[in-house]
Amino acid sequence: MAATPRGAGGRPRSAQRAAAPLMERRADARRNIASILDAAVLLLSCDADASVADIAKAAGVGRVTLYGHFSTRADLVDAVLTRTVEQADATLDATDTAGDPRQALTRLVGASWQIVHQFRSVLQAAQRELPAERIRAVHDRILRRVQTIIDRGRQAGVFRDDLPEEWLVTVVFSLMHAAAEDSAAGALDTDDAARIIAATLLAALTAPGATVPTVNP
Amino acid sequence: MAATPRGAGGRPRSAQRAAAPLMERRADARRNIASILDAAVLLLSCDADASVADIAKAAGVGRVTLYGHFSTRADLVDAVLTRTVEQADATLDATDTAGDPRQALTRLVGASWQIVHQFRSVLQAAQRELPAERIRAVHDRILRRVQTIIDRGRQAGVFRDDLPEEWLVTVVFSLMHAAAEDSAAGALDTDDAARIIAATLLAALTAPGATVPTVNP
DNA sequence: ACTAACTTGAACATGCCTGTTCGGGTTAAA
DNA sequence: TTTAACCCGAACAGGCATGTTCAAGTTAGT
Repeated sequence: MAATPRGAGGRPRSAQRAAAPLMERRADARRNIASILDAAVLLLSCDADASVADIAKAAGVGRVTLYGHFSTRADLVDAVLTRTVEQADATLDATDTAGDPRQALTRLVGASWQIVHQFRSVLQAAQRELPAERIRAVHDRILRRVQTIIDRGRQAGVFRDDLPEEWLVTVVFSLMHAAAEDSAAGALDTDDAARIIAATLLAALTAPGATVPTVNP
Repeated sequence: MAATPRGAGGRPRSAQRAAAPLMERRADARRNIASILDAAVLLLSCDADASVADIAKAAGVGRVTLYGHFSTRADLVDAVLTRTVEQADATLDATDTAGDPRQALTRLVGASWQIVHQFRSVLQAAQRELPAERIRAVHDRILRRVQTIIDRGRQAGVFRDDLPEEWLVTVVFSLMHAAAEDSAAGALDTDDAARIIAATLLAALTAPGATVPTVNP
């Protein structure tokens, strides 16, 4: 279902699509998809259960058209999530994760913070409407990134080895999201958040008996 | 509205209630309220958006009766939240929070863990259906408990002083909830969770330059 | 026995959201 | 100009949840 978008009239189209010149025939479609996704991100960022009708209206597009591209609400949310995560992943690709694991983590937090903070509510919507396993799968690459750094830190002896690695990863994500909530509620200075998160995480990841490092901006 | 429960027939009753013997006239009502609350906790613990109808059925009570006591769904959720928090508060009252702040925190985490773990989903439901300010108000006493310990720790020089206190409190709650989620998802050993949370928190609350303490069971 | 307090299932009114269908546009390639 | 591919608003169908109302019990005090 998700893979067979159809026009409002209900004509089939995937088969004929093979011809080369047709690929450019209607670039509008892709433009529409883009605006829908944009609008969806925008609305879902404010209200995790904005209706499909609202999203269509905000996208300046008919509800029917929307359903033409995303045959179900879950499809739409999934697409939004995927795009968001992909963007995030691209941003994170530009972040240097080599060198001292502590500094690498600090840099990663700095880069991630903006994203998490911005798309907090989208993630929330996805979490509520998509199967948990799907969320996991989409997050996999980002998750692995954190895991790698933690791993390196453990082997280098600068991160603690006495707790399950999975848990440490959870701690990283959990604090980011908590900060995002607090920031949205006005209880935490948004501009200072990255520093605060990093400082907390570095301490949390330090092994008992070791000395907590200071953060460098 | 919330303060004027009425029978299904719609007869007024609050005024006549003043007479002494009438207080015991119908203890069923209170028994019913109790079963409703019990059932609500039970269902909401599994599914944060169980319907009122489901809850009534699980309580072995007519839907109308339920609406007689809680005139709206929000009312019910609020009552459930209040009762849960009150129970939690009572449990926490029995916990010794004197002495070394680090040990006090460890004990508090141990006592809280069971509660958070058990009522995770209830909290989630409340968070979604009640105004944020109300949640704050209800949580106030528990929150203050944590805050007090952190405060004492800071003054004693064993907890960090370089981050906002509000944030440190957030960290405590955030890690508890994250652990509850992980535990529910099977990614974290429930019996070991309290220790892991405490170990993480102690490290996170340690000041840069200081040495991370080891946990004692 | 009488009655007030309380309970009940059935049924109704509303409202909101999802997903579909219809009939009629628009645009650009052929 | 024809036509395929796409777009639109309006309107319908169905579901599910919240509250309300009704007419008929039940139970415990008096």
